[in-house]
Amino acid sequence: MTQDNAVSASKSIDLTGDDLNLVRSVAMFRVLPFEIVEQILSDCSIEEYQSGDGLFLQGERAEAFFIVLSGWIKLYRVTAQGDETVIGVFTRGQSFAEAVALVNKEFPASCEAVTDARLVRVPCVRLRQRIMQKPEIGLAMIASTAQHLHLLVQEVEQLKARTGAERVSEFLLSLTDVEQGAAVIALPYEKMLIAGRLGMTQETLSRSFARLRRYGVKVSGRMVNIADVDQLRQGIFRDNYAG
Amino acid sequence: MTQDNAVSASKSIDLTGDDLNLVRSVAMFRVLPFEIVEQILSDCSIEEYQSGDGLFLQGERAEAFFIVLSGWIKLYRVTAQGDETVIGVFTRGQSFAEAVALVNKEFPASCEAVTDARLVRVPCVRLRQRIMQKPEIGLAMIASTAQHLHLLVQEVEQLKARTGAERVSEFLLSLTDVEQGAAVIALPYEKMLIAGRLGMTQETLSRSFARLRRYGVKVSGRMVNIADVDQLRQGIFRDNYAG
DNA sequence: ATATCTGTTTGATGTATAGCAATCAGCATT
DNA sequence: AATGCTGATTGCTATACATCAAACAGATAT
Repeated sequence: MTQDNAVSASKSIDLTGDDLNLVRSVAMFRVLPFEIVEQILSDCSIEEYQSGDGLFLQGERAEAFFIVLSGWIKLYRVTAQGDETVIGVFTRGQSFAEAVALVNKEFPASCEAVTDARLVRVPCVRLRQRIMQKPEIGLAMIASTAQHLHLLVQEVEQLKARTGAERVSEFLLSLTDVEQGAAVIALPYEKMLIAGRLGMTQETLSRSFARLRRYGVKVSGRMVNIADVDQLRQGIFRDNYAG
Repeated sequence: MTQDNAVSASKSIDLTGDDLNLVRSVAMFRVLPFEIVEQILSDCSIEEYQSGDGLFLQGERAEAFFIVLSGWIKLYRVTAQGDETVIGVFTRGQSFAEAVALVNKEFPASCEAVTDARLVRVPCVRLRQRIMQKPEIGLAMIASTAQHLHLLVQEVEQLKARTGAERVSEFLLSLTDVEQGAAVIALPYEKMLIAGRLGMTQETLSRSFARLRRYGVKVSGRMVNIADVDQLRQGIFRDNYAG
C-alpha cells in the first residue's frame, strides 16, 4: 500500500552462486544458452525492497520486468471503490510483468513487496535490442508468458468453479511436495494475503481452515499440519457429491 | 461439447478484401509490415466450423493458433467433476492460443465454436522459423499475448471484486460504443453462454437482468435496450454505497 | 392446429460468503 | 506488569447465489 516507490538499494549485478543458478532456471532463461543469459544479466541490477515497499503502480509505463530472488511479491488492483484485489503472488524463482514490460505498455496492476525481498530488475530497452539480434530470446519469453497465461487460466477456473474450502485445500496441497501421508507446511505469508490471493475474506479463510479440520488439517499460527494429504484431496472431492 | 474434432473445410488461404483488412488489424499483425503479414498468411489455411464443433481439447499439443474471421469461439475447461468453466469467448478480429501454440505446449483449455465460424489457422512450425529470421515478429507476438494477459487479469478482478449484476452491466456496457444516452444492443450469443462467461448460472443472469430494470435496462429476447448508459454506470456505482 | 423441443423466466429453498462486532492471542513498547 | 497494536478467530445476521422444479415462449416439425 506504500505509495512512494521505495528508494531501494540498487546494485550492479553481482549474483552469488545460488542466485545465479536460480536465475538460470527461471522459465524464460531455462531454454537459453548460458552466454546469452549472462549477456542479459549484464544489463540488470539487483534491488532490495522492504515489506510494504511499492515496485510499481497500475497505469505506470512498464520499463522493466522482475525476477524474484527472495521474499514475496504481490500483484494487485485497486477498484474505483478503493478495495484491493490480489491478482497474484510471486516468490523465489518466478518472473512477472515480462510481456507488458517488453512492449512498454502500462502495467495492468500494481505491485508491492509483502515481505523483505530481493529482485533482479531486467530493463527492457536493451533486451529488445538483444531480441532483434537473437530471436530465440523472443521465443523464450513467449514461452514464459504462455506459462503465466496458464496460471491465470487456472485461477479463473478456480474462482468460477471451486468453493472457498476447495481453493484453500488446493492452495495447501500446492505448498507441499509430499505425495502421500502426513505433511507439515509453513504458510508463506499472512493469512490476510492468502485470503486475498484466494478471493475471499480473512474470516472466510479462517472458517475454511476450521472446516478442513475434519479432513485432518490442523492450523496453529503459520504452521499447518496435514495428517494425510490423500485424505484431504479425497475429502474435497467427496464433498462435491455429498453436497 | 462435440468430442470429434470436426472435419471442417480447410481451404488454402484466399481472403476477401474485408477479411484481409481484418487480419492485418489483429493485435499481433498490426505492428508488422504488410509483406511480413502476407508471408505468414501464406502458411495459413482458412477453416470453417459449425456451431458445436470442437477446435481442440485441453491437454492436446498445440500446433497452431487461430484468428477469428466470423462467429463466436468459446474457451472452456472441464473439471474433474464434469462441469464446464468458460474461460473466454472470442469473436471477429481476435486471436487466441498464440503463446501456447508457438512453444508447442499443451492447450490449458478446450475450445469449440458456439456459432458457425470461420477462422484463420496459423500453424506454428513455419512461424517459428520466420521469427528466427525476423525477430520483430516475436516482439509483436509478445505484445499481443501481453494483451491477453491483461484481459485475464481483468477477468480475475471482476470475479473477485464485482457482484453478478455488476459484471452483467459491465458486459452490457462493453457491447456498445454509445457514450451517452440510449443504446440498443443485440446480445452476441446465447444467454446460457453469457452466464458461463460471466461466471454465473443462467438463472442468476436472468435475475440480474431483472434487477437492472430499475436502471433502465430492458431485455427482450436477444435485444437489450438501455435507456441511459450513464444511469446504468451510476446505478451500479451507487449500489456499492447504498449496500 | 397440435406436439415437441430448446432456451428462458420465475418461484421456493438451502448454502456459502460477506459484513460487522466482540473477543482473543501474540508481540512489542513503555 | 500494564498498555496498546495487529492479526486471527468466532458469533450473528444479511445477502447473493446455486439448485431444483415448474411454467413459459418461440421455433420447428408433424
